[in-house]
Amino acid sequence: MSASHPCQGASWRDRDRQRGKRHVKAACTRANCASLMELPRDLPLDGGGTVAHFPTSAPRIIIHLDLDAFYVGASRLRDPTLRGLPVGIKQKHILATVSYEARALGAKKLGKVMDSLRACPSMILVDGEDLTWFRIVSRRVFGLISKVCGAATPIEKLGMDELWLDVTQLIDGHLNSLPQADESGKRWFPLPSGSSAPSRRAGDSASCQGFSYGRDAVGHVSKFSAFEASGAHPTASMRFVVATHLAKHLLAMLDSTLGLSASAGVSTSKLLSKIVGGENKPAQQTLFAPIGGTLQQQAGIKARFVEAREIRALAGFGSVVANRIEERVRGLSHHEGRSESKTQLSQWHSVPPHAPEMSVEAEATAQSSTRRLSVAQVRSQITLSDMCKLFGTVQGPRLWPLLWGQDPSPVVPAPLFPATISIEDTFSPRGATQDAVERLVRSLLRRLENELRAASTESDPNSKGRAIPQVGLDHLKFRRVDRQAWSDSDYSNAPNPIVRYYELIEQDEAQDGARSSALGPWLRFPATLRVSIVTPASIADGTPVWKARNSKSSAMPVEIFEVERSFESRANALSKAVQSLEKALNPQRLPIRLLNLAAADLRERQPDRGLGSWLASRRAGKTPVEHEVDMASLSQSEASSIDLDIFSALPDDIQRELAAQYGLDLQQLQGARSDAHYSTDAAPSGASLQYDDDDNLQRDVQDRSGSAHCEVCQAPCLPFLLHDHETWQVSGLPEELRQMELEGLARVDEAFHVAAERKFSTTSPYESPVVQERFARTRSPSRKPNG
DNA sequence: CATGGAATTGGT
DNA sequence: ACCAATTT
Repeated sequence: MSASHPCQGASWRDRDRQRGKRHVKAACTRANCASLMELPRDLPLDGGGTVAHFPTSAPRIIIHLDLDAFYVGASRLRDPTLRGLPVGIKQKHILATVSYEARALGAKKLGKVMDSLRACPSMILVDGEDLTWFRIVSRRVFGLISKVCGAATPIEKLGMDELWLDVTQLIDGHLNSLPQADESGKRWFPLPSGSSAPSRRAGDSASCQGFSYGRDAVGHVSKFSAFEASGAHPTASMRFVVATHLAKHLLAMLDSTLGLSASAGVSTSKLLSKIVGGENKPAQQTLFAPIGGTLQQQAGIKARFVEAREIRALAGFGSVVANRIEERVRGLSHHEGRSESKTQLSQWHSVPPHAPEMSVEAEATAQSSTRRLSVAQVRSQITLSDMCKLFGTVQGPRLWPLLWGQDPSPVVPAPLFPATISIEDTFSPRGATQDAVERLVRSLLRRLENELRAASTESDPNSKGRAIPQVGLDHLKFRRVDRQAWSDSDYSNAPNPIVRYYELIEQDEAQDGARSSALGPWLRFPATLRVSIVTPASIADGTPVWKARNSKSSAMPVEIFEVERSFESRANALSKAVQSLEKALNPQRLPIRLLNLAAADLRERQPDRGLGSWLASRRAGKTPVEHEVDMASLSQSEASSIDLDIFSALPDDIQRELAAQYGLDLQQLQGARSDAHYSTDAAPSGASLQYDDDDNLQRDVQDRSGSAHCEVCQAPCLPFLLHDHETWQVSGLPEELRQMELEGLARVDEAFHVAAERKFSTTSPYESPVVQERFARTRSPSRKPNG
């Protein structure tokens, strides 16, 4: 906020006035600069340069990895029968992601379940609301990559399925070691520690981990790349050639070792590598090497690389930033008197699901010509000081260089543990029941154990990689359950898909023994417990608001760390703490629409107990748990080829099913399996999947599968839409809301109706007349939403 | 446009 | 400590 900030300096104010006149022209090489590129005079450059004093003045080498349709790939790992089929990962009533097979048939990522089903009735829906398995697989991916590249290579994670690597040191270190080419002109790139190539025999250790490469880049090369054209220094080129081979090696490792498909981008920054990696998917890689000529020339190449894309293509430009910019630009060109509010926006759903896919470029062009702005358009109208006005003096200067393809941000190594671990759920207008709270408490505790306690299995003594804790996740077991979305007779015209669930087999009371032996000591101790809730409105102030998120925190009860106690008793301790916070948060007992439980402030040592309980434990002869934890890297079983491991962990009938499907010889596979397990710990990695033989359970599942009834209004409802129905439907208001209504809080009511109407327009074919009638009856008469 | 779970960041 | 805003 100081006056000395760059965006408030005189030079920027000048630019603001005489836009376009004070630019410097980047010098232009014959090969890569068709048009003159104008750059802002003071554009901060993100590094790079010639290799005159390699490697210090050389640009960074950044690889971006992106798992293809990650939830699908992970689901196929746990259930190989999904391979080759159209699959949609369902969260509530949308598809978080869809397999490429389903995309080919018209299913849309982030589309509504019903829309994609119409296009692709054969699609198998997989429940994706429980993220446990995806977290496990994500952790394996990270572990594998960091093992291959060594602990010295910074790796930053973005969500569960993307990561960046700064391989500058890795590659320059290799090139500086003067590797010798063999007779065929190939060189060997030795990887720092043992990579995860399956080592079947004892003794073949680090010596042969690596890959060989020739003098040409592999994979796609972006058409924007100046890699070939601009007379880059040979060594500068070779750095990126090697990087493409490394990226290829990483993709191959993910495929062969984990069975996952991924795509990669190679460039000089996080921004550029992520964008270019998206140019060719799935299972492909693309290079963009803006490395020829001077720094200014390189800046010109980068600027041209991004200029035709829509601004949302830039990592960091999300919906809020993009909208605010577009609004500002529209305001600047004020020849249109049209009010820009979003009245007629909702009719864009008319895109047919079978529309042929446009190329990335074509799509960007088409949209920029209609309603989305291109980077170039924004650049020509928005200055740095504009960005500071719009986004503040922190975000503004950070975002602005991205518009020129400049991104100096470093690859920040992912911490071993996240800063917080939280879970949340949403509830119907009745609010969370006590039972639901208890369940949420238990799933938080379970997650804390899974992710913050060590696995009790031995670590791989040979591993020298980054210390990735082997947490206690791999013993989890799932049971596959198929449900018809509804019974055919009810809606004979609608598609009737299978919804496939993988239920975590409860490891509670009955199996406490098994569980505690599978889990080791705590690796981190969350010292803080935070409870956040959203209630419909606060009554205290005069202007009630629909949404109010509040939170309170307290010390995490230390009882939860006492592993010798039963799960239930620890859960009860946690539950008590949650309830007292909840009580303080919500003294009026308003219905809780959203409940979030978070564990924060993760410490390496167990927090001190309160004096009372400390004395109690002294009396009981116990000492607080303290461990020198051997931070294990990935175990052998984790690193070795897991296809067989996973296969053998499957129940017999699934094995048979798979064998039949792929025409495999079951006997031979099982033989091979015993061979493969000659070596080390026999514990198979990966979760195992079990069919439940219990007929009662199956029948119970069937009973619930056909139809469901709204908890609030009792109307029949499609099971997988039940949540939304209960969340948004407007009949049968719970007492609390009805009371507010009577007290004249009409605006709360109205907000409720507006939201509800939006929802209903999308699901109306399946509403019962009863619901619609009640909907009409309870609608606020004063100010009806237009329609 | 919204969807939904989870994390981080920045501001008070 | 709290909480709103933002991204993905």
